[in-house]
Amino acid sequence: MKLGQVMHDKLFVFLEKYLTLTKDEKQVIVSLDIFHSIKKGTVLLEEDQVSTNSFFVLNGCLRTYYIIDGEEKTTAFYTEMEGITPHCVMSKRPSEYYLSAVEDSLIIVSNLEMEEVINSKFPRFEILCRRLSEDRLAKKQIDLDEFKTSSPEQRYLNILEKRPDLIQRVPQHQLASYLGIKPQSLSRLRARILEKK
Amino acid sequence: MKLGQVMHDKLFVFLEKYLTLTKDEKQVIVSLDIFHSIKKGTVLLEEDQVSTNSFFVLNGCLRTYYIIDGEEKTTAFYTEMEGITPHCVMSKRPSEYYLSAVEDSLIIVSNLEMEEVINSKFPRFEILCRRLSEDRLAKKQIDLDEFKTSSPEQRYLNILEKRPDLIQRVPQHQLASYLGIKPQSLSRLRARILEKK
DNA sequence: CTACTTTCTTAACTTTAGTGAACGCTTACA
DNA sequence: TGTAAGCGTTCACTAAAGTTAAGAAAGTAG
Repeated sequence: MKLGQVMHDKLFVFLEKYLTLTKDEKQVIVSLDIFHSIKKGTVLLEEDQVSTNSFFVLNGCLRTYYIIDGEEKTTAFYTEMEGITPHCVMSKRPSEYYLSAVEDSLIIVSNLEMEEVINSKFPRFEILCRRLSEDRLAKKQIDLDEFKTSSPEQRYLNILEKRPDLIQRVPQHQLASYLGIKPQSLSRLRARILEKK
Repeated sequence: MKLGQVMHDKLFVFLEKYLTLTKDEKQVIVSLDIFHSIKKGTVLLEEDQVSTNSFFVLNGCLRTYYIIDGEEKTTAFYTEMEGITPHCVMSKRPSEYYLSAVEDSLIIVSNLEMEEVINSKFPRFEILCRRLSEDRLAKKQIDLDEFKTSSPEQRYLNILEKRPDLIQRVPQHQLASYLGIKPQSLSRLRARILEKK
């Protein structure tokens, strides 16, 4: 489904944080028909699937999760202006995790062939991708560091401060898993925090 | 300190996993004098420092750590053929963590200006950097996922299997911190595992 | 070599997370 | 509309990590 100018603009405001684009370059990107609207619950990537698709969230929320011993383990949420290149795209091996929509979402789906097309018509795209990827890497490292250096309670308080929207829009059991604990522990932890105040 | 052909070769074997290089291109890289030998304990990056240096380990072991409430929190170890671009290089803001040598090490130090030089003489370097960065990002995501989805005991068993060298070459209290627990808990955990067998 | 510091381990006790079960509450759907 | 399934919370109990303290072992400096 093609979407309007608003979505295009939203994308370019984001991309131009990394590299200023000409009208022609923007046209190359728009011409690829990469904008999609998906329903809550849509699975974009399954375990064991080999996909070459990368995703970018314009609106809504996606999550990645593993199924380990029959249990869902949510490892990441992606919301507005965040992108994901699943590990399987790089490794060209079957995916170890799932990617699905927590809410109805507006996303961009690109794949390796499209990137080839863009890179050939628009060589500076390589620079854009490098900067984007380096930026994401640095952020991911910070995420990992924060997780390692804090307790579940601190992690919850951290989310409460930095991504309070998540607590509203995401089911508690997914949030618990994301914090590295069980839903029961999250309930308890929240009660504990309320008590302290 | 300049080092011999062996080190150069080691680097190129690594880089050519991502992009085949010509003799001239290799010469551009070698001419930059980026090889360094450092002593155990050398601090390469300090908290609050703004550095533009990236590092690559040819031999030895580096670690990143935070000091939180006066306590060291080790978040990563980098050994042979692993590279680090500290967050502060990307954000151009003061570093939140330290980087230092766990052992005497042979490393490559590069900075943003050098990358400019290489990129201008050798445009395909941009592609190399992108691939390297995307690959590192995917690995970092897997690291984070593994940490989130496992208990300290599972993490220890995982290290025992995948990076057994770390257990030998790294002090226990740094390893404990890396696993997200206190040194006392690591001692106990190891005793528990031995008992089970 | 000795004195000092750092590292590692053990122990007792406290705090927190995991587990299994039960209870309302909402949602889905037959 | 009634039944079932799923979700969030609470509880009692178990298991594991944090905390504090002490002592043994290893490494370092004078």
